Amino acid sequence: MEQRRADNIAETLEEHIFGGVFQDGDRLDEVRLAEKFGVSRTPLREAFQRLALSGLVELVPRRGAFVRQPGPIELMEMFEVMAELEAVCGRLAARRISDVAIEELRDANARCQMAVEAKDTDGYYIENERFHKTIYRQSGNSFLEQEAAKLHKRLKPFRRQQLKFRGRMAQSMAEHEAIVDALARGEPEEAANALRNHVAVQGEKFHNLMASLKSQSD
Amino acid sequence: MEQRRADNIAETLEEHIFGGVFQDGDRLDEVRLAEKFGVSRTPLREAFQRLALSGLVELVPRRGAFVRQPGPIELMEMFEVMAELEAVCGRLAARRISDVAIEELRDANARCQMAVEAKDTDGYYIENERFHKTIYRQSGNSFLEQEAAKLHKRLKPFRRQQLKFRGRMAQSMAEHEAIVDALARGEPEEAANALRNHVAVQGEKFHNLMASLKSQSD
DNA sequence: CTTGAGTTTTTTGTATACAAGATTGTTGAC
DNA sequence: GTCAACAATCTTGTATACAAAAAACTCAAG
Repeated sequence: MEQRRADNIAETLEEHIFGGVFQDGDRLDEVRLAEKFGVSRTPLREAFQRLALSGLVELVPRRGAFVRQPGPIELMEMFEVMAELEAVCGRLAARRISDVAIEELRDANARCQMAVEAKDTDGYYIENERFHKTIYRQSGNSFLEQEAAKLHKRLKPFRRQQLKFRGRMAQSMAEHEAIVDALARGEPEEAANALRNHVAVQGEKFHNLMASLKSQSD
Repeated sequence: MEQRRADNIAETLEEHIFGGVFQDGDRLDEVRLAEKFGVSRTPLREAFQRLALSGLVELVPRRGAFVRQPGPIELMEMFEVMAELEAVCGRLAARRISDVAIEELRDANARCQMAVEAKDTDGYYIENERFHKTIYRQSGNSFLEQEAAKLHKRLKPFRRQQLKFRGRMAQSMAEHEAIVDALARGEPEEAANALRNHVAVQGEKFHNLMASLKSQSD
């Protein structure tokens, strides 16, 4: 593998964990990975420390680093928190959002709609992300914005799966319209509820997915 | 200074940053701290990585580690998020809380009241923390519980200052009673609003404190 | 007195060395 | 055949060494 600076190692490992290259419980072998990255153990160990704090890796003293993929329960919990965080962003944004941001949201929605019609899942995904990140920003609270973005990123691999549900993209679009409306009319509670339900439904869809996968293996 | 294992170094540095030993912008000198702790640079650098992710330290490549104390604006934002997180905990807890937990909250409040009457600030502080942590837990979402506890810990040094405001402890007690009532009656929105205002007022008090400190220096 | 090129000194980033704990494998007793 | 104790091996945690980048300093020119 190509040579990398230590700054990027944590990021690359993160991608590998998200991407499913490493399974839950896998031990991250320092020397093997060091060889793979073409560096020594030192920068790898520094990367482990970072990954440990964001919960992707568990550092067991004298035993090593183990990847910690969230289980079904933890994932449901994370989706619930995501829904609530987005609701908070929406409530604050309804009071603080700028006119140009409203336009940005409408633009993102229009491009989303186009992606739906073209059955362009990737395009939909990108515009959907822009839509949500705009709302985070318009909460007017950059700490909240960062926290929301952090959790959004962490849930990314799992959110993607549930987009495949039949009709989900169209339904999601309708929800987006309702959210923009509430924000444009400056209705905090309405925007909050619309966003909470919009994200919560993702958690439910995910739950269904998990259940169906489980019943297949029975 | 006494010898320490690397596991504790990050924690100790964190305490020093919270405790105000290091000021905002201070550079954390690797060799000096290594001497102080009686270890080599390696475990210190690993500790820096951890502190960087929790936002206490900024790691500038090829320049070193600098402590990042949140400024007034960032602190206000953090208090706002804390208020909203507690509100979420309250709303969920109103539906999920157990009878024994209600009793725990009442107990903590009673001990809080005793501390107020005895003008025991430390005692008040401890019971107040127990009160809030119980609500986090009763949200029934352990991911949320952890996130709330993390932010609570981060705001600890700043929350403490505003307890000194005259009459704040008594007012806070009354708010606690209202919160328990709403939870006991199973009223989600009422519990959420009571908690949001309870925490938000801390942010406002903090704002007042900052303003008064600033005017003194004029 | 200020400025700027060149040089010295620090300081960071990474590799390597080494010690101590954990794991695995082997042998012998029952 | 199973289990336990011991030995060999591997892995982590930490110290040290060294290279490269940044900062500080020197000194001369304007």
